[in-house]
Amino acid sequence: MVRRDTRSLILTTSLGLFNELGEPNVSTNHIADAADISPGNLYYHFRSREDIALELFKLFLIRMQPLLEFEDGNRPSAEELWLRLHLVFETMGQFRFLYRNLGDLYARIPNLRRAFHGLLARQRATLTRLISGLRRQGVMTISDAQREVLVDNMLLAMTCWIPFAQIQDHPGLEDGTVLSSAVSRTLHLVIPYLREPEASAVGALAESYLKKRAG
Amino acid sequence: MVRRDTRSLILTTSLGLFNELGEPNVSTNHIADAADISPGNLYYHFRSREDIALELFKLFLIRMQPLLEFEDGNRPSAEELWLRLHLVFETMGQFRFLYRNLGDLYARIPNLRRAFHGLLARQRATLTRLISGLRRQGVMTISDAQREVLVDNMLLAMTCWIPFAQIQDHPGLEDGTVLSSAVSRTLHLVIPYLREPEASAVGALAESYLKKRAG
DNA sequence: GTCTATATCTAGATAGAC
DNA sequence: GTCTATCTAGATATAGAC
Repeated sequence: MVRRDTRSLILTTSLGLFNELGEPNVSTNHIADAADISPGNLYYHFRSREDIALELFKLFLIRMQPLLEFEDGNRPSAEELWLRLHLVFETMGQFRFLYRNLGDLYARIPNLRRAFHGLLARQRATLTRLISGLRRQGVMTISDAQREVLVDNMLLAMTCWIPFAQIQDHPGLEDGTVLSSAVSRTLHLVIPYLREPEASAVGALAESYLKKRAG
Repeated sequence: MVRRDTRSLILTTSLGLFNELGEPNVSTNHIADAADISPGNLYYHFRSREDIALELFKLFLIRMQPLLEFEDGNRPSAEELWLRLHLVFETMGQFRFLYRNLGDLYARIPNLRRAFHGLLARQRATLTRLISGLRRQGVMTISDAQREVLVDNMLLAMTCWIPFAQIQDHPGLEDGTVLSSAVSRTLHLVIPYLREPEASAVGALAESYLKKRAG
């Protein structure tokens, strides 16, 4: 999203302001001001503020798409799992305005709601396939019912880590440890169901990851 | 919160609208209209809309307070744990506007943010004491580091189940199963660290609870 | 305590000149 | 494509009569 044309400029400026202040607290005048263009010009490029939010969501989807794909056959290592999760969380952080207001943003903009709903469904499917795969390979001991709840809890941890962090005095997410602990927290949901030595491996990975980031 | 005076009427009306539509989407005119009073009258009783939100939070705290206390000595049964959690979630549901907008509501109203922050700290302390107690009694096998992460994940599940449910097409929480599955989800976080027969007991409890609610 | 009337402000959005 | 000017709607909040 380099500044090629005015349209891109509006998008990047909006993303920055939305992330920083929350989408509902950013007016079109505010965006135009920050982008050094006139309000009228903004409305030449976008029908409404919702339109901007929708366009940003499309960009978010494009970045997330490849992170949700994986071949069913191969057996991911602990490191690969961690890396994937880290990239997912990082991308979410870059578009964190989408996660700040889970309750209201999607009540206000039905199109955005539908799109987000679809993303959630894809994430759930990916997680379910991942867990099932690990179980099939004998790395994991878990019943079908337990798997449902585990996936649910992972999805919750992935969807809500941003507001959860903001509430606890990490408003900006500038600190890398916030992201680290969110990833670690999510990994820890899986550990109890892993067989040894995988359980210890993932546990050690999460721990070293936290330390490296903190130091 | 019976309708005694106009002040209470404003509070109950506001709570209903805030829960239904989200606090940022409800204007003072809207409240006055729904309460069948004039906008001027509303401002006679409250300085601002934020003032109303703060007052509602106080009422919420009064209901939550007793649910966060427990004697350190006694050993809670699985049923007691479940009941307590259920009551906590039910109370949150009654004031769910406080949880819809975790990101923005507390960025906009600093006083509310501080108050909510305090509540979270108390909840964290209570959970930590609970887990430590269970470990001391030999019911639970868990390291200090694991306990930290577990408490973190439980707090996340308790704080974010409402927006998480709303996103998945449960906008109103009218359906009791939403609350049930949130409670069950949270309980399942604890199960892997419980000794037998407690683990199976809590697992069976969660399952039967879900079924009873669904049927 | 309660109402009506109103002041003030800001936001979203459009029209028309350049 | 971009700007200036402007319209409209809705929100917070206050003043003053009853």
